[in-house]
Amino acid sequence: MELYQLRYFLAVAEYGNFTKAAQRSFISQPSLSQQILNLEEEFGQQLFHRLGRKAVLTEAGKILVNGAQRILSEADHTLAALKNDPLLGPEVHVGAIQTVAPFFIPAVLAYCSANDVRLRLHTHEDFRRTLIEEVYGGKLDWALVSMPLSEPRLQVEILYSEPLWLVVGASHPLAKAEKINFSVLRNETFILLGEASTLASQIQRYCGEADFEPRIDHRCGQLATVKKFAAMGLGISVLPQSARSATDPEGLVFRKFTEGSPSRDIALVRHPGRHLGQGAGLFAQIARAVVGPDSTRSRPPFPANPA
Amino acid sequence: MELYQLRYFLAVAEYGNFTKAAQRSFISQPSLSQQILNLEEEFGQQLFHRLGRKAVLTEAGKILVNGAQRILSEADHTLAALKNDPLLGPEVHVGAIQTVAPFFIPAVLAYCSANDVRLRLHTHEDFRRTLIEEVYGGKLDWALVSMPLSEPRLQVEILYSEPLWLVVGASHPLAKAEKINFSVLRNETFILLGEASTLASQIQRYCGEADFEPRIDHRCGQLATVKKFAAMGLGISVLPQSARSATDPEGLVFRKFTEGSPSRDIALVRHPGRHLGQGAGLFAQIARAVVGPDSTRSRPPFPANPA
DNA sequence: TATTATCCATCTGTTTTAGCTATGGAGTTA
DNA sequence: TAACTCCATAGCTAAAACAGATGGATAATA
Repeated sequence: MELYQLRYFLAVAEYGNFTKAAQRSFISQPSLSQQILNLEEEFGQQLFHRLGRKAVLTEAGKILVNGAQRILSEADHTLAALKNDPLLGPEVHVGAIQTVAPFFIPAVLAYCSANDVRLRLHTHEDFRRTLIEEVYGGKLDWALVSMPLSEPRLQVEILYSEPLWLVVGASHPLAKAEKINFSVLRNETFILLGEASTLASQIQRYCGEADFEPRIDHRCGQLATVKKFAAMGLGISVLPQSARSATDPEGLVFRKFTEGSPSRDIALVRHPGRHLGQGAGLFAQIARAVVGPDSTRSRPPFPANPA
Repeated sequence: MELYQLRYFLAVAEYGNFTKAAQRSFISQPSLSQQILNLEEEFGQQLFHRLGRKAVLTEAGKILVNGAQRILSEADHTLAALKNDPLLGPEVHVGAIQTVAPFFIPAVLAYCSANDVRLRLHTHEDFRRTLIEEVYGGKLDWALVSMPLSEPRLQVEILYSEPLWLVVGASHPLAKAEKINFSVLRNETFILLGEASTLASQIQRYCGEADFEPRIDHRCGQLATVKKFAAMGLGISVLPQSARSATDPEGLVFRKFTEGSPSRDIALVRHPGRHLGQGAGLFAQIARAVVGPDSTRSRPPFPANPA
């Protein structure tokens, strides 16, 4: 039983006549007869009474009419869904690390609503390693992660570069220091994200370049906790400029580095084997647009203070 | 899009692997690949992300999974219905003339319940001409009509022959007459069924053979009216012996003809082009059994007095 | 009744296509 | 680097869908 056979069958059932049904099906009458006979042989049931003048459905034929209509109806719906659904809601699955997701994703959504772009955006905030695995596993169209990234099998496009700032409580001496570089952080207590955090690793790398091992007293699971601890004076941290928010706790101070200007690159990553669908392509375009027309892409791409 | 392609597609979706899906589908891997590519070309949509390790559904692929499952599910249900339904309820459409239906059909149903035969019997009581048209039109498996019948294109099997009896009211002279033949009816008033009735025509034929034209004062639409009128003494009638019933009106007398023994043959008629399904075959067997093991089939086949 | 028209099945040849084997490229693992 | 896995491509075979011609049976018409 195949769909084309069911279409032929319904044509005969409709016209009660093999010859006319064949014409309407754009095949010859013998071909249509043969397919009906094939169906009858497969079912072990005669489907039509061949009376002289017309073909009349048998009981089995009546059953098959209902079934065939339902089957073909489902097929039509499915076909329509395949044609229309991607147009109605181009979907994209995007993963982003904790220090990027809360700032970049809202900017993308704002761009969409401002420019009347319809995009069903699914996001997944997680550690870089998990996101990369999901890119390999086919669960994500894009991952927004920090560089450097040594995954030669993946396509990597650096979206922008953002400066890292010192974050301390207002009462901390460094809140008003003139000179800020990594060397002055040598004896400070660090508040960092978890060990899987790429930002934390990067900060430790900067410390290493400044020839010291940071003393890490606090490992936090989320940015808000880092900020709160810093505001309370439990230690210092280093965060991207874009992490600054109007909802930050009272007494939290962001200070630009006066030397060294540490920064990090954020890249858009995809698997080359993954089909670049409409939604995925759209997201990439919007991401580049949100980053700004500035082709150097060397400054914070979205409003540092969204409020 | 064809059903076999959808089966292949679902296999790939299930295993995430073209090679294994091909094995489970009992075809070679290139054949399966080709069919998936055909589907993708037809839809204008990629269905799988071909990542190195595994094949992962695209958004379009996910839509098709749902659709394909529904389509194939409908196909399975339809197939099951075609296999099971005819077994659960073998159906048959039978037409019978007015003088046969009220006696023969109950006998068939009684036989079914007595012998635990499951048969979905649809009956249609109507004039012979209408029944024959419906046999040609494919609406009936069988028609139970009286002979003679000149329809060379139909298959005719004489089921039984039943005597015709004189029917009069108890107060009528003929209720006690010694000699009863058609000649003594010459001056009687006849109560007959409508002009389309074959029994009425047959009675007129018998009258003609006895060399007189019957005086027909009453044309009735149904047997009960004929009996009632006869019981009231409005005239005489001639009915098959099997028409005798326990519920007949008071004072109705059935008299056997002492000469000539008029009778009529009842035949089972079918269209040779009509498929003889399980139900239709069953009905014919039962009809023959009800008529009785008596191969001569020359006597009333079912209880003359069902009560 | 004879004739013509209609309708479906069968026969035969053609074309399409599903399917197979062999192969190669890309990616993955050892 | 080498062995291995996975999918796509190429060339071929075989099955089957399809078309045209024909015939038998039935139905409409003269």
